[in-house]
Amino acid sequence: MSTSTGGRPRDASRDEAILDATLDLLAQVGYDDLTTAEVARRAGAGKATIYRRWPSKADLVVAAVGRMGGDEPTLDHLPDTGTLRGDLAALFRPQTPEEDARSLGVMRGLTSLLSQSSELAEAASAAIIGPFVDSQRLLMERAVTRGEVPADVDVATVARVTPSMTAFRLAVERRPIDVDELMHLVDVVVLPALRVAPPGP
Amino acid sequence: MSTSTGGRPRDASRDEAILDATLDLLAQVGYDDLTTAEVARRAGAGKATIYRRWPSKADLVVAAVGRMGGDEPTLDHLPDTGTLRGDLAALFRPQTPEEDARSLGVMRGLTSLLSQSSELAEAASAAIIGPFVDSQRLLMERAVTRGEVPADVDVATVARVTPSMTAFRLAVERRPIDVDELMHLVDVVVLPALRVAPPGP
Amino acid sequence: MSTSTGGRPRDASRDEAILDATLDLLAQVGYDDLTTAEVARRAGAGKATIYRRWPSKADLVVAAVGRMGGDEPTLDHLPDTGTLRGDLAALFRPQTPEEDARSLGVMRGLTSLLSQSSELAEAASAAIIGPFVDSQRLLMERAVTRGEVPADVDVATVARVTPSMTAFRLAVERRPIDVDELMHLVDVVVLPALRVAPPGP
Amino acid sequence: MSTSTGGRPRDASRDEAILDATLDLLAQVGYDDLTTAEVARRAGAGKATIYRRWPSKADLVVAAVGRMGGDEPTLDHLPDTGTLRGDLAALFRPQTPEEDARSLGVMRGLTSLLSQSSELAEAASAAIIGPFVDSQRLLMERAVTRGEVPADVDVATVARVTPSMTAFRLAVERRPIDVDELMHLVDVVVLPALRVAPPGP
DNA sequence: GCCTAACCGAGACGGTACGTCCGGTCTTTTT
DNA sequence: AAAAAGACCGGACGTACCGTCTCGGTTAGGC
Repeated sequence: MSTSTGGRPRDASRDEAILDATLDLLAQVGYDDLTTAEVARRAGAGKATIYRRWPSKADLVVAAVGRMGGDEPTLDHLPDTGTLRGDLAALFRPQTPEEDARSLGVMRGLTSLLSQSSELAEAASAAIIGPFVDSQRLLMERAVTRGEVPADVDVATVARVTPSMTAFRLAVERRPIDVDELMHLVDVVVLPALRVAPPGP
Repeated sequence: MSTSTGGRPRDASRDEAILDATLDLLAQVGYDDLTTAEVARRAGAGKATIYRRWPSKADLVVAAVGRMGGDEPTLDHLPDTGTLRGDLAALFRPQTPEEDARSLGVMRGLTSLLSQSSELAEAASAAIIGPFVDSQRLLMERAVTRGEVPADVDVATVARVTPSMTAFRLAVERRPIDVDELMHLVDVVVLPALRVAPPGP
Repeated sequence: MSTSTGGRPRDASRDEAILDATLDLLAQVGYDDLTTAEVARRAGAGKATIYRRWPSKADLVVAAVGRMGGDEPTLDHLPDTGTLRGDLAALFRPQTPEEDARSLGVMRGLTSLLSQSSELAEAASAAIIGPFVDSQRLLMERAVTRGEVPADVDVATVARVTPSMTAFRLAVERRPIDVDELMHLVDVVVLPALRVAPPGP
Repeated sequence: MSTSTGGRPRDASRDEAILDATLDLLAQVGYDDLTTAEVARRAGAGKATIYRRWPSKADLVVAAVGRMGGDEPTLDHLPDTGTLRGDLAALFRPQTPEEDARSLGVMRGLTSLLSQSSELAEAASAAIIGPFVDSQRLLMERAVTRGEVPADVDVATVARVTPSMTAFRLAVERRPIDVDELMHLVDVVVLPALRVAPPGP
């Protein structure tokens, strides 16, 4: 009934080692200069082991990036400062430096991968941008509950504004975006769109 | 003034043929699968002729894409409907279908070019996104002059919202964006950020 | 006496199946295109079962070929026609056609095995050529006993002439050699070297 | 009328460099351990340049070996000592040591190549063994002219005896053969087959 | 009659060479 | 001197195969 019984089972630890090596290398040299041979070397794996699992370099990188996504964000793990602006500022504050550096590097390295196919691109962007959008949406919905934001605002759309512009800046214009710029965007675009009065000067 | 004295002058018609072939191929197969050899074949040119004019494949594609951009936009060539919302709606209306199809294909094909270097990426995005941003900024500044928008709004920042999200959708998520979605964005984000009351339902 | 105490004993029938599969495959595709995986598949065996018995592909093939050799030749099993020439002619007459076809295929397939190492090459050639040389030497020594050949001739050297040329033709030039050619060699080289008068025309 | 006019012509000097590197490497490491990448490195060539000329590693090596053949041997370039035995002894004396070492190394390295196809094997053996056979045949025919050898002997067949056994020893048994052994073969097999009395002890 | 150790088929694993492809340069002949 | 044509170097890709290792399961013997 089962597809196959015998044979040595796949070693799940190889997946991990290979995807980790892929992410590290991607962040360091970018997609084009990432070679499967070097991934194999760093993972202590053979090229065949990689190609047995993923049919191409592009699929490998997508899988590696997809694993980055982490858990679904929940309000319990998000900042709670009392005001939406404060919450967003806390969200934008960089995490541990090394974690942040890798995210940025991966994002930068990812760019040229996106040209390969719609599916891959969608998967990749969902894994990276998705949680960022979701976090903002949760914070904004809580602000609605709190009465800080009117209930008739299309929160889902507004929650996409800063993630999109961040991704665009990083992936397309390739200039990093800092917290001050993000907060400027919040004050000039996001809060007005949500009918929240920005703070006085 | 010129350094060269004799010899056969460059044939300017080759530029056109080469750049046209580059754009067509880019829209068809994307940046990675675009080969200089195929560009040369389609243009009836030699590879050396290409590399004499542009130092690399990336520069060639940037030049081809840059040529698409057209002229610096001015108010004279932009719609004037009396309201900012009407102006933007007219701006978003697609051009001739074939022109539009090529734009989309090129945009999609462009993605992986952006990974090559910051300079090229900036040049490319400027050539494509720049005129779109400038057009919106001009329309918004006219709305300020008209008194439709308060003078203290950061128009330059707001003018980047829809172009960024369009580019992000196209280049990263690879889903085309239609006029209705753009107008929804205008109503939900852009106009509120500009303190313009959106139209009633 | 034996070192091991318990455990399941080796299944001797696996040797046979594996070596048979090896010979068949060798004759069909040659040494280079023979893969241990395919041998295992045909023998219904696992690769580990093969490598538990022979340390390498080369050893496997040598063992398979060595098994072909059959028993040490003795005068009892060799033809006795009364003259050396008649004895050699009988020796050269092909065996059953299918047996002969496999011998030829194996011989052809063996060639590149010989490049692996001196030891293996020597073992392989001994297993194949050895009995052929020994048979001729026995026949020639009997001819000496019979007084047909002078006692001072270096029979051991002369016995190597046709086997060497046969092997050379087959393995190096890769043209099969037929009985007529062999007998021509006997008449022109072997018998004169043994001071035996060749037959009249 | 011609197949093609334009384009950069093949650089004949690359053939030479590649084939030389191939021969050197073949003599040093043998056919199996010869890699096209290393040939390219030593020749200062790209792999594509090699594969543009020869469709596979086997063809490359055959071409390299074929070039070794050198010129058709003539009596003018062969030793003349007055007796056939002396001529053969002079022929067997090694050439310049380095030339000889390479010949031997190539011969050894060639073995496993011969399994690839009949054509290649024939070409290779002809290039290497052919001149050796021809030289002996010429010397033997001169001995016939001189009256040293009867005219009714099949010289062409006898001329193949020592080359075949040399090649067999080298390629199959992989033991080098020295001049003393060759002369023993001459005394025991070749001269008797030619009805020439061997020298007294 | 059960325990144990070595066997068995299946196939994943690390490593390494093959032959293909492409970017950017160089070399011909022709214009 | 610029053009078309295409050969050139370098190096990554994805495939194949060797010899090893790891599964689950079977098959003798020793207790």
